[in-house]
Amino acid sequence: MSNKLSTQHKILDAAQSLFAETGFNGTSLRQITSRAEVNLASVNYHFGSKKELIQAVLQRYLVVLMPRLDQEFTRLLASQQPNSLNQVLSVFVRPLLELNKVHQHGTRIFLQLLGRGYTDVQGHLRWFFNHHYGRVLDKLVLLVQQACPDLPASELFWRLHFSLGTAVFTMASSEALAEIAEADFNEKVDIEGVILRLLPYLASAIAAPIPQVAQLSQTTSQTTSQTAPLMASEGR
Amino acid sequence: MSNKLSTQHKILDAAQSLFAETGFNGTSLRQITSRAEVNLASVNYHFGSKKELIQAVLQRYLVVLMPRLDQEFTRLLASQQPNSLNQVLSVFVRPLLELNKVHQHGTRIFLQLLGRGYTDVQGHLRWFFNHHYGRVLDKLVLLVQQACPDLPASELFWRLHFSLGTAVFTMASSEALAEIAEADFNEKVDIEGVILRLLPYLASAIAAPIPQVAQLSQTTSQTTSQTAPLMASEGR
DNA sequence: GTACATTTCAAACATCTGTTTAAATATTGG
DNA sequence: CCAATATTTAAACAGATGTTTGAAATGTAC
Repeated sequence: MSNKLSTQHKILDAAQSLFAETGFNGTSLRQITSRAEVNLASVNYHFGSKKELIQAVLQRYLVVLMPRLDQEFTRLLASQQPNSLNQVLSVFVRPLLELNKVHQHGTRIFLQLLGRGYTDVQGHLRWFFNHHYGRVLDKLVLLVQQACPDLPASELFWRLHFSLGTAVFTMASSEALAEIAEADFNEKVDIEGVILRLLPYLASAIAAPIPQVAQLSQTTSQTTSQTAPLMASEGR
Repeated sequence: MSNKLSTQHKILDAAQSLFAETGFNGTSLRQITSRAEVNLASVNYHFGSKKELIQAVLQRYLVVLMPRLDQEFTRLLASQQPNSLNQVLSVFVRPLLELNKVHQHGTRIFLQLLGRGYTDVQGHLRWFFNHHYGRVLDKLVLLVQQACPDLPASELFWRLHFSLGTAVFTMASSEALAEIAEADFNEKVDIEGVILRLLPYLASAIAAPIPQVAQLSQTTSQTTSQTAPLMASEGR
């Protein structure tokens, strides 16, 4: 076992923080290889292309997180009585925090990367994620549906996406927010603190009372598919 | 009064949709001038630089929206009894929808641009916004504080930022979401529909019950500044 | 209509992008 | 040790980026 890091590892480490800081499009291969102290061509040699490097950076965390989440979801689904929304959302905490074992600040970095992946719309990331982990998310939808039986499917769809947006956006700017919070409130908040503040917020949001539709909403809501996928699949 | 559009106007129109679709970094001046059917150099001639073009695109909406919001906030602050959270959030609806008078699909485009501005972290945009419109946001903080008197200042800070994240992120991907919603639920949703779905979600989220701090949260919360600014100012 | 200012235009600028090449170097297995 | 494979390296590639230039074209005022 060698003590010094492999070139692949050095590239991944340099890439993940740069991607988290300035986005995928905003980070050049030369910045990455410069910080990693490796040759420029080694990225294409080891990963093929920048696109595949991005996926590799995310995979390092996803292969740890997603089976862990899947296991938790399956456990909850197996329980007799339906779970509360708080119970469902709480299962995210441990798996997310365990990403700190993958890498220092792994949780924060991963969530930042997730945010970047959502906004630096690279079609390939959407496809990549949905292809590999779409099934896991379906279980989450089912669990939330059981926790909120009165919530129409379409309303649940929107609220889950609102929540995803909240989480992802918050994490993407968590560093800046934590700094402001510390300056303004003498309150030191780490990534765990942010997650713990986020959960009750999201639980209350998802379970919000349904507004009376006195609006112009054309009531053609057929509610055809009771469990539509959370993400639409797009062409490869 | 000339019927045909000025070069400036054509550039702004082309730029805003491209910026909304592919972000500020993801859009080149050549794409913009090509769609606007003007010469490449005219951007630098009329706006100075790409950076200033971005600010000009946003300004077109901000100069309409922010005074309008400021007026609403001031009106609510002047009322005798404290306003409910729903009342406070509701004042966003009209001013936002009136951006459709500035330009076709103005509301959607502006909110998308706002989302882009938050993630394509160019420091100049944060400074630009805070410098011009920081005062208006302070009033919003005050109103929410009055509506939720039991909410600690630091908790309110976080929840307002969560909410900003939700709104901004949702709008940034509102097109994709609306497409999925239509495909999965036969439900046609425009930007107004999204906003109307967002409000009860946010209201319930911000007013979420405060979790019992059985956590490791060091209870050093001094709550020094009762009305800290929502955004930290950074160097120019 | 001539003088002046404003605006447009094609071309070039220097710099950066991801990727490829082919030679040099390390590493490995027999 | 030697041959074969794996990796690293410097250099060049073709294309895209924002910006600048100086000459044309257009508009405006006297």
